[in-house]
Amino acid sequence: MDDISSILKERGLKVTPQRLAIINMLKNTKEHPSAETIYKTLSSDFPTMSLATVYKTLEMLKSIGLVQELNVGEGSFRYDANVNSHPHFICYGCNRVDDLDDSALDDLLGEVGKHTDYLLMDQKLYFYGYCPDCKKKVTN
Amino acid sequence: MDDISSILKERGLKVTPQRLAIINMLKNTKEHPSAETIYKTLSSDFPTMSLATVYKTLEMLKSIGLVQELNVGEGSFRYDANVNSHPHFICYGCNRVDDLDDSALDDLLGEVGKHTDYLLMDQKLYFYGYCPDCKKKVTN
DNA sequence: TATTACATGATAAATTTTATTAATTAATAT
DNA sequence: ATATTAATTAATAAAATTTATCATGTAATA
Repeated sequence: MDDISSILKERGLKVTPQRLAIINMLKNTKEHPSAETIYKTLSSDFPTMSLATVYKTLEMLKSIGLVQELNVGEGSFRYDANVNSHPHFICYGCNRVDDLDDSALDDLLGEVGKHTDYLLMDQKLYFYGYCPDCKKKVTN
Repeated sequence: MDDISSILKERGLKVTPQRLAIINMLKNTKEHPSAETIYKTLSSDFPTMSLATVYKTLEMLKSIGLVQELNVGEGSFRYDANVNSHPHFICYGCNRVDDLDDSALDDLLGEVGKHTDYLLMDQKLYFYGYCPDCKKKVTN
């Protein structure tokens, strides 16, 4: 029994192939796919799976803290199995969404919290521009 | 002739009462309203105005850099006539969206840019938690 | 004031997400 | 293994937000 199965069972949630497929896909990609992308990708293995199941599973995974939802300014949400608060980069050229690791941003919440009267609990940081590949095309 | 009228005219865009009302509303509020909120608020002065006009005007204002679009994780966008890159705060309690002024975040783009191979051009920073009002209720 | 091109308003359509419900399936006990 | 039951799925409809269409209206210019 793997990790995800036990987490679901602990909470009285059923372990279904659809659920495992969705969370495993998210864990094995760095592409931050949308519900639609997840649906299309898994439809080869699960040809009868409904898009509603994808949404319901994502909602469930979100509520138990196994995935986070990203909003990069498109018409739809993207999903990330890395639930740590880490910055994302969105490329104007190819629209890819990458993780952006920069330790300078690690304790931003604490730093900002010192100067404000708000109770800060979470942060979402999005950076926009051109990825290394697209940068070449732009600067040429 | 005010500032906005001249900007529109310079670009060959017509100056209409609807357009002025929308941009003026955005300039005079700190509430970061959605298209729907703008529509409802202005419908007392412009009872025949269409929601499509609001969307089209916002799209136009965005394209000429007079407003920026915010994505705080709701189902709809919010709009801000302050186009400087400044962080926003979203309250889990009352869902209000405030500006969060913190000079520590001013040159984040430059700082992060030093450590990466991406060409960074813009940033959107969202902080979540409880506003001073809601904080009282939560901590009691 | 007339002309013309652009903007508006009304509506339909598209897109994304959520709700509904009967049928199916995982988990548990037998 | 099998039956039971409660949750999940799949299909579909519905809701919500945004975009497109097009006839009418209006701002800008002559």
